[in-house]
Amino acid sequence: MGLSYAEENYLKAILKLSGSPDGTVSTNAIAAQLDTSAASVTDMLKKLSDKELITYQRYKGASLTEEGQRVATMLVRKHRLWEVFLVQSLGMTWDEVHEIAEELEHIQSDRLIDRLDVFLGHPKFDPHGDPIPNAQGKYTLRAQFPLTELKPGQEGVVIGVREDDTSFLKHLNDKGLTIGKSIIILSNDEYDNTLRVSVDDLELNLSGKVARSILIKPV
Amino acid sequence: MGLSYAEENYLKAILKLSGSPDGTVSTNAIAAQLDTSAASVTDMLKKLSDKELITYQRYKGASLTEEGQRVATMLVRKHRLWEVFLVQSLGMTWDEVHEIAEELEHIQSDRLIDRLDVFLGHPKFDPHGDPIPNAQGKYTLRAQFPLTELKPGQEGVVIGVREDDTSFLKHLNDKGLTIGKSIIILSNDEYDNTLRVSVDDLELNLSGKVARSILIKPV
DNA sequence: GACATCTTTTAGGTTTGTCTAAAAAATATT
DNA sequence: AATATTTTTTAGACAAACCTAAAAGATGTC
Repeated sequence: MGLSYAEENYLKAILKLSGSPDGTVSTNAIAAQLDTSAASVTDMLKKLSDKELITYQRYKGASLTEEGQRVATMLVRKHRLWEVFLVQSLGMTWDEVHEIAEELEHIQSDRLIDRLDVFLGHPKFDPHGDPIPNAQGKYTLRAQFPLTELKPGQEGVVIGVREDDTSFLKHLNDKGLTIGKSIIILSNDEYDNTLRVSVDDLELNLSGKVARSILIKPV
Repeated sequence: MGLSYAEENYLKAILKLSGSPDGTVSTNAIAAQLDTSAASVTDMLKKLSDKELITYQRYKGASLTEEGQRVATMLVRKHRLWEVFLVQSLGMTWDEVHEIAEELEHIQSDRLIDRLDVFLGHPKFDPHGDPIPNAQGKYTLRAQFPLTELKPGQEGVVIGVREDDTSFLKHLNDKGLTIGKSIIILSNDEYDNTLRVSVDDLELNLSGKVARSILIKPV
């Protein structure tokens, strides 16, 4: 009945990589995502296919079945609820919670997750601004766009990020850029592709790469 | 550096079985505790010995080294802190938390455990009345004795149990016997070895076996 | 359409943790 | 002390999840 950590991680990777709901994902893409060899991926795809969690044909890539999608979405739900707990209850920072949640998401107990959800007050978004699926797998999207869309003089509030890379989040944290902070664009250097912005009355520079990964909503 | 779940479970089993601090534990005892074969235990004892977490000689049993004892004690700390969280914060009952904590105790992050300890207010005892080691591995014992020591007319308060078997805890729960409840001994049938007691103005019978596993302190 | 390249799979091997069956050591019995 | 019994270890195998190297299939280029 229960799946191994490895099986669960493959399902999560496939969900993450399949942009469209039933998009198929290549062996190499999964190998890159999980930092493993293509040969190992092929082995696992066969196993998940036998368990009817994915549909898979040799040389044709894989896609989640309905059941696989359900399992993967519940993993995302668990991951994000634990992240909220770590930040909101334990006072950890958003750059240090991802790896811990990566372990916590594998704890097996539906009842635990339901209680945690209640305890946290049914949060709809995690500390990175990503939506948390409910027990039925449904989640709310929200209007958000990258910081680079704003023009000089305009203002936005940080509601999330596009990556969960620890060093990236730590970088933002060090600059004082966290969820809820208000950012005003001062200038936009088209030539070297950097932004000068104001946060908490402090001015700082952001590279285009970083700015593109910061998600905001208009004020 | 990090240990596998299996290695950690062996260390915990050895700690649990070594009554005296440096008591040695037999291969069969560990096999019974972990519900595995003696051959598997022998394999693992060799590995843990190579890692200098236990001292082990063929046919002579095993005992924890100082480092092994430290690791095992921290696992107990993690297990019991998580149990407090599950009961106190999430409102779960003491009979359902053991198995979940058995998984949670393996999550790797000292910082997480320190924050959890702070969040819970540095609890000294878990929901079953067992002491929680602090970050240095020290813990407080407390005056406690089995319910069977009380004589008719005497009163005691439940502060723990001697087993963590789920069905046993569920049984107590169903009878309304939880931590903090006050029990008065009404009579003691020496012949068939049962007690008649009063809890919350309700009378009930307890077998000698059950009564021996309930730990109380005098009022 | 033939050749080169990239992707994916197969084949064979490793490690971890488990198992059963058989051998060896320790302990108990008479 | 010799024998029987129990405990523990060794030997050999297996499943899960991974690896490298080689083969097979798909794709791109001229």
